[in-house]
Amino acid sequence: MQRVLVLTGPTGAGKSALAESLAAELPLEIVSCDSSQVYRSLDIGTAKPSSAVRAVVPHHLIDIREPEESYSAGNFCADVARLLPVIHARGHVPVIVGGTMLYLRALVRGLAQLPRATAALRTAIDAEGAERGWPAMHAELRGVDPAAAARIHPNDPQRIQRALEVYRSTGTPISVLQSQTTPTLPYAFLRIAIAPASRAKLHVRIERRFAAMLRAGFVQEVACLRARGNLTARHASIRSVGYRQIWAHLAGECDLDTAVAQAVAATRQLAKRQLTWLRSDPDAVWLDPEEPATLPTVRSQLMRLLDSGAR
RNA sequence: GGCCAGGUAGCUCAGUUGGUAGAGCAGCGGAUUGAAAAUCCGCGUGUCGAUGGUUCGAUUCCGUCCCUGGCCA
Repeated sequence: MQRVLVLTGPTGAGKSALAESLAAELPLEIVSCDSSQVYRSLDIGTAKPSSAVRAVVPHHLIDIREPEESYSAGNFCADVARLLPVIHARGHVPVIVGGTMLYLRALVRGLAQLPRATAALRTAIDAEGAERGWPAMHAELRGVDPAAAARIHPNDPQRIQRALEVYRSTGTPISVLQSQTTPTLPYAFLRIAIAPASRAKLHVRIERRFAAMLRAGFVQEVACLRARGNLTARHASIRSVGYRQIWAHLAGECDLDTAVAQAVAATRQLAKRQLTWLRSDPDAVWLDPEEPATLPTVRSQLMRLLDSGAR
């Protein structure tokens, strides 16, 4: 089974910088694992690699959706399955880089054969939930799929909605379908978690990075997204960390200082959730971005993959 | 200098008719199967500004002092 390197870690840890310096020495192609960088026009706030970098190193799965469209873990797995053989055929080494942990888990453990989301059903269930209340929807779910209802909290509209959506469109409980999950891709993914030794250090990096985004014109970028006129605070793209808070400011809901403080806090919270995912991964190899040994360690891992790929 | 209002969790504040205190936010831990940068769950000991006094007992009442804001000189 072919092995593929994954560079992951919390937001702001320095994954992209590391990937960039590796690409200077090895024939890499980067496959982004990032649910926000898929959107065009979300550049500054997603810390998207610059066009200069992308002109030198091939990057995939960036700028593949309009901000009003949606993307999913299922889309991601299909895209990766399609890309990896192509990259290997070129004699290049694919490296998956990013911190969208659900996408990563879907890659590693596979996804169940579930129907994809349908806008019509979702709007219908949403309206129903708003009217009857989500605890009532949860009770309905308990009637048709007690196993799923036991796992899903009555206050979790997103998961209740998905479970009902799957049941209504297939007639089969989502818990039954999910129990049949097996890995689908014929690759072994070697996960390297890039994270600073202390949380405090990560918080400092996050704060500095957001300040740099503001200097680079982040507020203006969000203003442009608003000016398109076809986006709302409910779109997945606009719900992204930073965009959501600056959007609220531009909509007159709070002053800029408040929005900035909330955006930085939301980024810290995101990083914390990413670390929770990572801790639950028994196979992840942890490296500190500030350790001098980190770059050589990852480089030698990659060389090994290159050799085995070129045999 | 005088008068008034404050000083309680990292922040903003509530409260205790005297029995050592609790919300929101932040923070921390966890869950996570096609929206995941999403969505959700759990976690609250802090010289109640300092110091004397009254009291069985003071964060609460009284005195003095310190700090912050406002008004008056």
